[in-house]
Amino acid sequence: MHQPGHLKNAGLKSTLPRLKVLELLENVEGLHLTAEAIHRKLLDAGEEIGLATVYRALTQFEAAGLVTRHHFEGGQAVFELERGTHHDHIVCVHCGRVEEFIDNVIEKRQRSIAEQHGFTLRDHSMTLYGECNGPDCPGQKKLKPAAK
Amino acid sequence: MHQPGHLKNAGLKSTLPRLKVLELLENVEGLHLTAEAIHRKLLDAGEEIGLATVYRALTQFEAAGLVTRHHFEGGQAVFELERGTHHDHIVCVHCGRVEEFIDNVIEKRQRSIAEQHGFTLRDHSMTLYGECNGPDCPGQKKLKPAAK
DNA sequence: TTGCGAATGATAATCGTTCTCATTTGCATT
DNA sequence: AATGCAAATGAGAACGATTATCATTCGCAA
Repeated sequence: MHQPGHLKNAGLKSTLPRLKVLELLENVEGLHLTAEAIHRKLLDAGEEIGLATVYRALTQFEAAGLVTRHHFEGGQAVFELERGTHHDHIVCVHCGRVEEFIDNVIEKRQRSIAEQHGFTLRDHSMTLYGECNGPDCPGQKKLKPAAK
Repeated sequence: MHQPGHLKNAGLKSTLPRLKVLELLENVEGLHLTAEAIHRKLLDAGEEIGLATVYRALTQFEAAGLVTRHHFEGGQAVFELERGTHHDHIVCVHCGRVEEFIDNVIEKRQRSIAEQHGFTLRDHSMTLYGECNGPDCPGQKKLKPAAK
């Protein structure tokens, strides 16, 4: 899907570090990683790459539309490979797990809201925070039946 | 509206710095200020207060539900007095102006989306980014005859 | 008024991220 | 394949926002 050529198509020189970062992002499809997590994973995989380079690559990929950067609560930005389809996120406040969704009703309302306020909508971010109730989620330690 | 007693009600000692911060937030109702902006405004008003104290006060107010903290794009968090009514934001990408809105259709959809994903919704953030097209907005430079 | 624990202010520390700069690399051209 | 050079890299310094440290001051109940 993402061939090396994608970098050149995006106007970026095809360098080794950039390829590594892009490759990693492809192999964790669906996950949202921080720059540091990406860096660590690459180091653990035996690659030689500097953190600054990871940040630079991610920033360039973002500018080129190859990846998307999200600022969830908690300071660190997370990155994900852009797959062409816009979506929003729901994040577990306990385990940090992220799921994606799109809702056309909401998308449509957002446009009309912007219009009502005289704004030309350029972008938006919507993130839901909740408890995922998953069996592996630390929030489930106390198996107390959630306040139904 | 917000009497000094509110601090005690919130379980906070009623100290001079905290009162100043709260008072300032009341007097700029509708605005979204950064901690530094609050600090500067208080200094300019002749008050004696440390930046660290402003941060501490805001964090405590947030925990007490008196103020809300938002992380718009751009690094710095902004704070606004909590007025009991939930709302989302639309931010001008040029001038930073913030308007608020609520949309019950969206709110409702969010709850049902969380449910569909097995999440117990705890919170959400939605921010629209656009161009406000206002006469004073630097994004309108095309209307102004070329800058000198 | 006094006493004590909580709050403050100055500043150091931290965290995530960006910048600096000497060195290396990609790649177009010989 | 060798060369040249701008662009990219890595290490670490620098940076901006925020939090922690700690000696001093303050709020407030007795």
